[in-house]
Amino acid sequence: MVNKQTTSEDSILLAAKTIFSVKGKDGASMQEIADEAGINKALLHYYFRNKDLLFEKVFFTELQKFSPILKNKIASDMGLFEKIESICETYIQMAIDNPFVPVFVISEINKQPELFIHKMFADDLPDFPKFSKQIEREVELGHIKAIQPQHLVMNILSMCVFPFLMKPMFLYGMKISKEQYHELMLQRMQEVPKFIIDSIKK
Amino acid sequence: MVNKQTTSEDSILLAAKTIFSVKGKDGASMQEIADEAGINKALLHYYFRNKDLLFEKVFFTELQKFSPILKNKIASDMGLFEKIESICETYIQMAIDNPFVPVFVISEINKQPELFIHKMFADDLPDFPKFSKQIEREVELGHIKAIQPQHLVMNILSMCVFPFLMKPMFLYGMKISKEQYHELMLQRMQEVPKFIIDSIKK
DNA sequence: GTCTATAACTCGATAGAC
DNA sequence: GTCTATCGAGTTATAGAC
Repeated sequence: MVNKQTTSEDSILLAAKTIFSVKGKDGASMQEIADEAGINKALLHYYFRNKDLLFEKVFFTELQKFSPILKNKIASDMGLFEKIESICETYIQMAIDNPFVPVFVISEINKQPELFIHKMFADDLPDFPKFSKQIEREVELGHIKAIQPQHLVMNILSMCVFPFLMKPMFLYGMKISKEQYHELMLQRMQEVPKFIIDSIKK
Repeated sequence: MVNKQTTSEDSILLAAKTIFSVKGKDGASMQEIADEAGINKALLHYYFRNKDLLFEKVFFTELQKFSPILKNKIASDMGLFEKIESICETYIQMAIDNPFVPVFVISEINKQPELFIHKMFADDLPDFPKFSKQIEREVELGHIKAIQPQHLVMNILSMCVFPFLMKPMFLYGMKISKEQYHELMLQRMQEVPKFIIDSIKK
């Protein structure tokens, strides 16, 4: 039997995700989360013991869904252009579905790098060296223009993720609505790989 | 007479900049900052009255140095390619000189967007519509490939700033030293505009 | 499992001596 | 200007009834 009702535990996790994503771990209070979840503060401790554990539960379970998908894409045997398209699509779709994750990752990674990386990937890092080798090979074969793999990788990730980090700024600076912004992000699933491939192809 | 000695006020500002940049406003404590500055907690309040004012002092004085420079670049009458080169160089140099600023901006902008933007630019926003018009004109004239200005602007900012946000991740993922990383960032002052121009030129 | 009540604690802020 | 000592608000966390 699957229980379709929302349990207290579920509403806590959802509420915590919402509050943490807006205010960050330090900015959020347990009281707020309890209110948002429509339950009592003491229940938070009953289910998750303390704030740190609640935070980790919410955050890393979300992240660990992504990590294997991405790892597979990066290490796959796809051709370079196809792989770039696939990586961009995955990253952008993830960010659309979980707009809070990028901000989370950036702030946490700059506080406790080793701890964060360890918890996110659980010692199972994406195989960037393999991807780098693939890029170098394409350059040597003369299929694409000369570029250092590090720069290409940075460029790919940057254009996929950064617009989500700067969303409030872009909304304000470009004078567009949230709907128009969302539309732009959908476009970027095609636009970003196109922009990259236009740059490196001969 | 110029006083070459480091005053308490100076050491507080430096310490605050360091601590705030790593832990954020909420994560940092006044005690930590006092310790880092080698002075007493009460002195922080003597000089800056409270935590919010200290934070604003450190952060916005730093930011307001940049804002007019950037504004001028974006609204200038330079040709498009030249302007892109100039914007990238400015952004990347800023980030190299103040590696803590990007992380700051991202976390604060996602907490209190309107307040932040207002304090950063003091109602004197960069003229993005003008820059957008310039891009549209170049497309119409057939000088560059068709691209929406919003995407091009996002791409420029992304590739300049994002690598600084992900520094700890890149260091770990690419297995490089801090010196090598710094070298990569210096390269990007040429590499990023080159990458962009390669993509949009016909 | 869920609640109320409260203990224990952290941290920003102030008072007051020097 | 600088310090020690301490207050008081806000928050995490627990005890204990139901």
